[in-house]
Amino acid sequence: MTRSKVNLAYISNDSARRNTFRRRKSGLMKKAEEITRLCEIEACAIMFSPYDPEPVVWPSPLQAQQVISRYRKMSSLEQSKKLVNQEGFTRQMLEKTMEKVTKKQKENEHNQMTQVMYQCLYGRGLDNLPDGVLNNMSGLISQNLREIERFLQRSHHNG
Amino acid sequence: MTRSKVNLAYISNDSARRNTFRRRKSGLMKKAEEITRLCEIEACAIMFSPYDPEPVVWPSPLQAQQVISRYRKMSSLEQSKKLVNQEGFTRQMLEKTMEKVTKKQKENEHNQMTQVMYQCLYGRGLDNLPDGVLNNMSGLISQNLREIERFLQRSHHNG
DNA sequence: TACGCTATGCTTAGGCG
DNA sequence: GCGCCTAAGCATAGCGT
Repeated sequence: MTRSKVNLAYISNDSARRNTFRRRKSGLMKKAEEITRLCEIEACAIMFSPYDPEPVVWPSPLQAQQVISRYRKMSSLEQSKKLVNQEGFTRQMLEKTMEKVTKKQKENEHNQMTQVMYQCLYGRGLDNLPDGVLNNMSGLISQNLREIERFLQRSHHNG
Repeated sequence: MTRSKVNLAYISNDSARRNTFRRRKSGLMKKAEEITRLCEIEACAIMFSPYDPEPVVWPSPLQAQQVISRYRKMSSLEQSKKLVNQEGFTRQMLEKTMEKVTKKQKENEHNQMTQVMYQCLYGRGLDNLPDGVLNNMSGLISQNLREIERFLQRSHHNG
C-alpha cells in the first residue's frame, strides 16, 4: 500500500500511535540537535508520554534545568520591566533585592551549606553539587531548615 | 547550484545562520505540534537565540510552566526514591522537610506576605498572586528580604 | 513490541526579488 | 532581513520480520 498523506489528528490505533511516537520523538530530538549545532543556540525540550517511564528531557536534565532557570529569570525580569504602576515598583524592588541576595550568595560560594540551602530553596534540585557535599551535613541542614520554618512562622504571626 | 549535503557544524556566515535558524525554528515547532497532536502527549520547548528578543517558548509560556513544574515534581520524587545510601538519606530528609514547610505554607495561605515571599524564593514568578496583593507591601517585603540576607550571612559565618 | 526497509511526502538549502 | 520557489535530501508511514 502506498504511503498516504498523514491525517494530522490523534492516532486511535494503539500500536500505530506508539510507533509514530517513537519515531517522531527521535526525529524531533535530531532536529533539536541540528539547530543547536548549526546556530549555536541554547535550548531544551521536555516530553511526557505514556510510553516512557520517565519524562524525556533533551538535551539532558542538567542542561535543561539551566535553560529553564535562565528562562524564569528573564521572563520575570521582563515582566518587572514592563510594569510602571505601584505594583510594578514593588516588583522591581523585589527583583533588585533578590539579585542582591544572589550576588552575596555567589560571594559565599565556598560555603557548602549555603549552596545546598540555596539550591533547595530555588527548587533547582541537588544535582549540581560537588560529590560528597551532602555527606555529613544532615545536622547542619535540618538545623537551617528549622531556621526557615521559624522564619515562616514569624512571617505568619507578624502578617 | 544544486543543493548539497548539509555540514552539521556551526554556520559561520551570519545571514545564512540567521536564515537557517528562522527556517528550522519553525520546522521544529511544527514537528512538536504534530507529535503532540498525533500522540496526545504533553511537551514543551524553550529556545534562546541571538535572533529573538525574547526566548521562544512552545507551545506557550503558561503551558510550558505546567510541563516544567510537572517535570520538577517528578524528577525530585524519583531522585529521592532511587537513592538508598548515606547521601540518599540526606536527600530524602531534605525532601521531607521541605514538604513539611510547604504544607505549613499552605496552612498559612491567608497570609499574603508569606505567599509573596514563597513565590519569590521558589522563583515561580509573581504572576499567580491575587490582584492587588503586591500593593502597599513594600515595607514588609524589604523587611523580610533583609531577614533572608541575615539568614544567609549566619549560614556563612557558621559554616 | 521494536527494528529494518523502501517509497513517498515533507523539510529546507540555495537562489532570487 | 523576509518571503517565495524549486529541487535535493531527509523523515517517516506502512509493511515485513
